[in-house]
Amino acid sequence: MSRDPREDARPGYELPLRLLLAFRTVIDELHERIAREGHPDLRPMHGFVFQAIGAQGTTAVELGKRLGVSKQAAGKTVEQLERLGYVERGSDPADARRKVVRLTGRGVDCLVRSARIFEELREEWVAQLGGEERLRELEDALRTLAPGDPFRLDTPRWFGGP
Amino acid sequence: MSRDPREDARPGYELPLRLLLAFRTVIDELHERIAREGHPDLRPMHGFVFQAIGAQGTTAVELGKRLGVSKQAAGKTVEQLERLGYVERGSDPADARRKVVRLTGRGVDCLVRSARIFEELREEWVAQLGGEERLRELEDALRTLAPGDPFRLDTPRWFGGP
DNA sequence: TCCATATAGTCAATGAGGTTGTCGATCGTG
DNA sequence: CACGATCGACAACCTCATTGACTATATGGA
Repeated sequence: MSRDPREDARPGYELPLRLLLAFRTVIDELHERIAREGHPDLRPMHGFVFQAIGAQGTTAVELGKRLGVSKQAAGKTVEQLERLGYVERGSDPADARRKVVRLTGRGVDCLVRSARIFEELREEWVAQLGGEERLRELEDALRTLAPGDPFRLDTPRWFGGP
Repeated sequence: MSRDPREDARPGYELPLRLLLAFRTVIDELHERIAREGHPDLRPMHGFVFQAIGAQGTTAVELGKRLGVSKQAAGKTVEQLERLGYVERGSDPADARRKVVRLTGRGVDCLVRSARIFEELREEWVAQLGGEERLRELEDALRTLAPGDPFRLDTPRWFGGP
């Protein structure tokens, strides 16, 4: 028989692996649901790109800075999302060099659905953990361990590495 | 003035972003330390590969299955790690088709150091959270949200996507 | 025993996604 | 007005994955 789990020594790698597994589980669940709602070709990365574009649109250079990639890479990503119908490019009357990238109706629909699904998922986490208070404690603990702004949009580049 | 934080509505996307940020913070810290101890060319992905190879060694096909990539991709990764001196390939006397991949002394050294650094980091998390009990609660909450085996080794492929 | 089939590893071609370098067009400031 | 900075685009290249084809070896059933 094993001892009381509260007495077990827990390996140091458990927490980071659990963090990643929980993140993967959440994101997979999000994309499963959003695929069922009419957006089947979205990748985990695209959510970050949509957030980086924002409601008012942006340019390739600015998008590259937010995502932590070169302007050329950002331009290619925009091109791909344009082919998928999620963004469109227009010219800026105030500056003929700039080409503003904006979300299309389909892109906005995707953002709206993502936000709603995240709220639904949050309610499910509250139920699983046994109360809103538990989820807040979890969030507080994570804030303590990693206090920065959670909106780091340079994540896609981070894992693969150069 | 903002209200008491415990009364604020928290958006549903906060938890997943915090999970990812905490994971990144931990892994970045691990690699910063292990780089200082003589392993500067390791990428976040390589830790997963070492774990997938294991102490007894494995083959390219088996490694590919564990990592969730093709055998060709696994073979190329092995080739790269062989160039860096972390693994070596030998033949299997019982099966002339198989070429067994094993960790070198340098590879084992890397695993040992990783394990020690993870233990050091865990002590620091305990101190930051204000007690072993808090960290156990955090781990328990994460187990509740994502109950599976945390040793999912197919992560490198997960984010980038096909 | 011998042959069919399955498996291990390698080579080649391709694609996605990133990089740097370069260039012309345009803006802003001195 | 001219010069430097900025934006977007094109090209060449790198890394890391993919699939397909091929050889060598193992294995199991007629």
